Amino acid sequence: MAELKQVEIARLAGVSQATVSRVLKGNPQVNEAMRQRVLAVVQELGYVPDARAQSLRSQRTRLIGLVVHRAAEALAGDPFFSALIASIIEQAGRHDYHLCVDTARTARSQRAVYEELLRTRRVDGLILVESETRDKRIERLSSEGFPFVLIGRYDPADAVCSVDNDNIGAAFMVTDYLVRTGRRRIAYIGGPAGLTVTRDRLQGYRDALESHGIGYDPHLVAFAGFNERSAASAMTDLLSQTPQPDAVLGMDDLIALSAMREAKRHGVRVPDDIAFVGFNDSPLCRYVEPSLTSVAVEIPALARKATEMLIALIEGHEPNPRRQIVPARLVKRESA
Amino acid sequence: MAELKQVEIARLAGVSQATVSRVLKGNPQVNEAMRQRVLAVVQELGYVPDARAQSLRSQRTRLIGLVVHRAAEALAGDPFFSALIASIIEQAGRHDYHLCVDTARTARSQRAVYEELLRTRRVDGLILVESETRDKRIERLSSEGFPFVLIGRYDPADAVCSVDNDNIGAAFMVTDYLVRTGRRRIAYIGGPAGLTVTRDRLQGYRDALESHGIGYDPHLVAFAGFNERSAASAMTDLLSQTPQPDAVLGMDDLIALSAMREAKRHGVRVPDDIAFVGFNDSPLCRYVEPSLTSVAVEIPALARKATEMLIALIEGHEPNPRRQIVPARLVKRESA
DNA sequence: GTTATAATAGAAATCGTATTCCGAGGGAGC
DNA sequence: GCTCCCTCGGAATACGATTTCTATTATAAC
Repeated sequence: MAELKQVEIARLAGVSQATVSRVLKGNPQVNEAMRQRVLAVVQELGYVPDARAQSLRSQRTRLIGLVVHRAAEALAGDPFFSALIASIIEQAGRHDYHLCVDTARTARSQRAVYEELLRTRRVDGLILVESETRDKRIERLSSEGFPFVLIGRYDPADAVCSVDNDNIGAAFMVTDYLVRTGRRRIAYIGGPAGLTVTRDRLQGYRDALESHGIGYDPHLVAFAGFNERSAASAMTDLLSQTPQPDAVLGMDDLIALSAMREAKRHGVRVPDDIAFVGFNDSPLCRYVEPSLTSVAVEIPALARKATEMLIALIEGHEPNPRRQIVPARLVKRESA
Repeated sequence: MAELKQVEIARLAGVSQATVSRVLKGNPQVNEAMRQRVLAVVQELGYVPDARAQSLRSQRTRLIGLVVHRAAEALAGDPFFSALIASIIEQAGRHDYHLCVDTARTARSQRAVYEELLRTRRVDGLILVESETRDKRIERLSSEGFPFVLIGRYDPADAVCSVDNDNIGAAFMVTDYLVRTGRRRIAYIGGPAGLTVTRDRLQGYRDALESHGIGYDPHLVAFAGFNERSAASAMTDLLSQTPQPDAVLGMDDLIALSAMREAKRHGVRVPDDIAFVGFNDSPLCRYVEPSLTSVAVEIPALARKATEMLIALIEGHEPNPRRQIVPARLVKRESA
């Protein structure tokens, strides 16, 4: 057990170390009898090559990086990331890649984390999430030629490899649904205003209103941070308006739920007085009362495509197409 | 940018590569003037050492492994793991370690994953969760002398390094609380029966009943898998008993919530007819109605201690003590 | 002035695997 | 029987940083 490297295997099998390596890498330039002999010894001793040495030699760590821009507390409540992480892991595993997750809350630590992962070559590529309109990370990574895939959107569309939900389309669909079910004063509570996803869903919302000839009222739009209080206080503000909104579209389930809970505290009946809709169709939606109507984003599909694309990039194949859209669907429940 | 290795830095600074390395590693055996000269070049070019080469040379990857025994779907709904993962990442980052997360659902894939992480030396150590009574992983890792820390419990207590909530104590406390608030037929719905945590909480529950002279009724105890349905159907069974239970202690929030929802479907009033209590105090608890009373487990503290302990082990310091207990506290809400 | 001692920097070996380059050997073709 | 070609396996090297060993110089002590 002590010494278990290729050269030991080679010694025991009576061949050179190079041959052991060739056998293990499936190099065809090796005689069948010899291959068997080597494999027998490998099996017997349960030898597995050292990943650290492989990394140095091949210049590949077989590690994919994912950086989440949240503090631990904020991550805990958000089912989106757990699902995303798990799906990426599963998919990466199929190609013998592993996932390295990091968190970075502040802008400074973000820079540091990306810098480190990139420069130290600790990971072979990155999956980016929560993109902003002018995203420094993206410009940086692009100019360095580092392999990465964005889950989200970036202009121009073909500048980077990306996978995205159809955010504009989904927000359009759900807003359209609200209008068709009789709602007229529909509010939108987004996440942080800089995020592309906040803007895209706002866009779909506006487009849908326009398509029905409903004027866009900026007083019905608010932005919340990733904490419960800000969505709740946005809801309080909305309730103080006259007339009150009759529907609220939250940028994600947590925002919608916080808003809905706040509304109920104010004695609002859901969905009679106000309808609520969220995004992500998290398990949460089914536990609350009334259960929350939500736009189901296909997180596993998103993760799968992003991972596939990234691995292709890492291994030198140009992905085609460079941008993929995953459709979303509305899951109707009691709240709208 | 093309060539950015120590030897380049050395050339530009007019020193040997060894000196560059010494400067970067903070080796005191180097003249101040030379140190400055090297640092200037390093700064100027933004050189950072290659983690792959460091890994091979130092036999350390500075990577910690965590394997979650869940499928993606099951992970998504469970706030425990997101919180745990995020907290481990934060703590590891303070020591310049990163986290590599893997999932493995089946026993076979579990074996394969651990085998791979261990044998390939891809990670320097492991954090284990969801331990079972006779856990093969633990025996294996122990006998190989591989650094690992268990979040959970294993007999005998000093056999392995571990961090744990006071599960027995917490279950005792909450059961005691239920009895004191007038409940007499208290049910317990555990997770998978093989898990230590399922058993420990059951133990605390039994101890508390006994301390009040209440007989232990096996019909009031059920075990659920990590999916909503099994907890719900366990609840249905409990409701068919006469007399019905007047309180339910769920082994985690998801189990408690699924059971509570099922009970409400059957027209049970909560907490008047039946009280519900969960474990983990996840964000979920505050969104449901009635809000769920839950035992708050200090996940960040758990993660912090486990990570500290593991890094100590990796770096050759024997942690003392080898077992740490993190207290839990009851968060009272509407459901009990 | 000479030797002992410390301080410092360079040369070289090392970590474990992948791969390039060569030489040896065998078979085919004439 | 000879040449040519092809196959196969071994030796050597590269990957990029760390560390041991060694050589040089400066300094101190006498």
